[in-house]
Amino acid sequence: MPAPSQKHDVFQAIADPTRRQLLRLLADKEMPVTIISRHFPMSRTAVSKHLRILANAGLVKEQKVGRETRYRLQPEPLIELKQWLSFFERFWANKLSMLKHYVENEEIDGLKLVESKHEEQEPKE
Amino acid sequence: MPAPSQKHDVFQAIADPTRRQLLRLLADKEMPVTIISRHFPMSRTAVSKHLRILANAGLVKEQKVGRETRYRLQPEPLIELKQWLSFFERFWANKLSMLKHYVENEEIDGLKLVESKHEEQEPKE
DNA sequence: ATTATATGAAACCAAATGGTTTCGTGTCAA
DNA sequence: TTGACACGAAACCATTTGGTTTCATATAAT
Repeated sequence: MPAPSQKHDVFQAIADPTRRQLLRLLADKEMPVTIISRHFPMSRTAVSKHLRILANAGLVKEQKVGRETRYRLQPEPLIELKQWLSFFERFWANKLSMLKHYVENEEIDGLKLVESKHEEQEPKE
Repeated sequence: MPAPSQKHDVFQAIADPTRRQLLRLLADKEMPVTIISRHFPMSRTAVSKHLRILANAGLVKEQKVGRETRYRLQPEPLIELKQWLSFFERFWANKLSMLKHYVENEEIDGLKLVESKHEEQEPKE
């Protein structure tokens, strides 16, 4: 059993906005540290530390190639997040109030909502 | 427009394990601070501060009733998390490796996996 | 062989975080 | 009215966090 020595948990790893941006950046391309750090307003070393935290959480995989270390997304640990979320879905599943958010944000899970005919309405009390 | 003064964002709010436990606890029942704090190995004041952070993130609603303040889950901001996650789903959607996690964790999104007949198989290379 | 590049490690620092104890105040009960 | 209860605010503290700069080392290029 591998047991990836997860010193940092996923929840903490994604708490930082820089790290979330890193995950997006490394989602489809593999990149070396120097190139990565060009996308951020901080030192290479700082970015490197963020990458280490992501790696500890298993969210990113590093591969040494010559003198550079390339990083890429490893999305598997996000499953834990999804599972955690799924617990709460039963609490909003029937809530009209969520609709508001759907509308405000226009898109959810890649699906865009379109105008409906207000078939469901608040009773007029 | 209400604009809930979100000083703390959702990602940071759920980063702490105590706060995640709080959300679960307050998911179905509304509870006053003192009762809530009995579930945690720390002072009432500490729990109170966690509740404030959750409230600032909009994840919990407080209602004053007499001398007590009752808290309850407000799941709406979790939408943001779900949306964030949805971005990454396209990166694991086709990955066999996720299957491993499904099996290991037995359950995903409230659906339990059952034995299949291995209709899909890895080609034998 | 020498120089330039890519990187991590280390030492350091300010600010945020997660906790404590103490105190003041509003509310309920006798 | 006098207490007991529920709570938040404040002051305080240790540790963690997110950043810096400097230095050492491995690899690549000339």
